[in-house]
Amino acid sequence: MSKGEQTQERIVERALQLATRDGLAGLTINRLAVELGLSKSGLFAHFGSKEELQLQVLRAAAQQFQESVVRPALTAPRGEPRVRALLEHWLAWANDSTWPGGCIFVASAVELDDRPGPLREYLVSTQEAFLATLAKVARQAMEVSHFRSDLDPEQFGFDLYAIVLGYHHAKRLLHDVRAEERARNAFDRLIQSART
Amino acid sequence: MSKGEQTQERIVERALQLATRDGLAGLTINRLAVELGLSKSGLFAHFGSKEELQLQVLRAAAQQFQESVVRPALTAPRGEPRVRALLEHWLAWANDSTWPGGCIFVASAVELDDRPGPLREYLVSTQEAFLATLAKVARQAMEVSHFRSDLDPEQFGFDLYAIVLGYHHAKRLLHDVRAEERARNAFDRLIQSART
DNA sequence: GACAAAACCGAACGGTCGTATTATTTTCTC
DNA sequence: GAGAAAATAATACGACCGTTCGGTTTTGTC
Repeated sequence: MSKGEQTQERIVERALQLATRDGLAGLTINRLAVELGLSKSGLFAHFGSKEELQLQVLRAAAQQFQESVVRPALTAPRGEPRVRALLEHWLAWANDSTWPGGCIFVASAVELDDRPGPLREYLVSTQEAFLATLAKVARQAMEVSHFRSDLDPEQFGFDLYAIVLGYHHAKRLLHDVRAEERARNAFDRLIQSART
Repeated sequence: MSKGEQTQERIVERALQLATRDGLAGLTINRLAVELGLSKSGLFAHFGSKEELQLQVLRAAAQQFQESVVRPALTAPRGEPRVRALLEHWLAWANDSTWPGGCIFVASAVELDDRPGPLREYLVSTQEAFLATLAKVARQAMEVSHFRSDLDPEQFGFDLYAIVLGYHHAKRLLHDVRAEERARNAFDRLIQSART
């Protein structure tokens, strides 16, 4: 890996952390450069535009989410255990101290939902793909008869996603110490209603 | 009402609309002034600081939420009908075309969750108060035996809030045309599990 | 209708933003 | 290790930011 690629990776990694706190729009090239001991123009040259930097931040986040949440969960046996593993890794991701400002996707979702453009398009594609994964995992649980055969797997994906959004809200905004407990209760109720 | 108060109200109203799209931080005094046909300094003089303007925006939003969602819902009979009315008005609020960028509270929650200060404090207080209202309405439903006596009303509030967050996400980011259907399904499942 | 108070405006300040240009240093290749 | 290529830096630009200040217009009161 060349020097430039190394630097670029360092920049994106730090930018990702900052973006969880300040949002993608809240990122500023100067602050980022100062934090990393680079010059503003030197950092800028790596991307050519702020939007390209933001896009790479989203890409890096998607990749890390895949590796931290989706892939480990897929090592659990199909069916309910895999669904449960998904929740566990997902909650851990939302709680990961690497992200001082919480989940970048939650932050970006609100930030980008009214701003057409490549950033929004990319974010939407990742979220749709993840929702498809959720539905797929639910469908597998139906196939192994952990879940009832008339379950709507897409609805299950919506329900699960909503729980994590609720968790994020209770934990990060309200600092509710029982947020995780609430999320787990909601999850148990969801699983209960999905069982055969 | 004096001229100044009238103007101030006009400003806050418009600012509230803009803030749903661009966030509280995305508000700019100049853009706001141009839209309203005022001078930047003339508008500024009404508030003395940008933060005070933002605070008044949140205050206005809380008041309107109370009048559009909470108060009408309280006219429904206690118990399940009132819970259902709450959802209806809440969904309508999240969908209200007055807010081009969706619910201001969802937007502010993500924006402020890492920024200590009076804005965050005020938002948290409104959300806690609303969650308390949700729990109270659930408790009433227990008292009239619509809901089981061992229900956890705070958990019910969490669950309901999560559903609306999921709805907001599906609708605004993903443009899922079935978002409302998903939210209603989730709500029905919640009610089902809460019944006696 | 005078006169104080309130409302509003124009201009300017110091800062920060993203970006472009030009130059310098570092890295890589033969 | 020379020389091309890549990486980084210095500087500057125009735009916009929140805020201040001094002056002008409008409003409300006796």
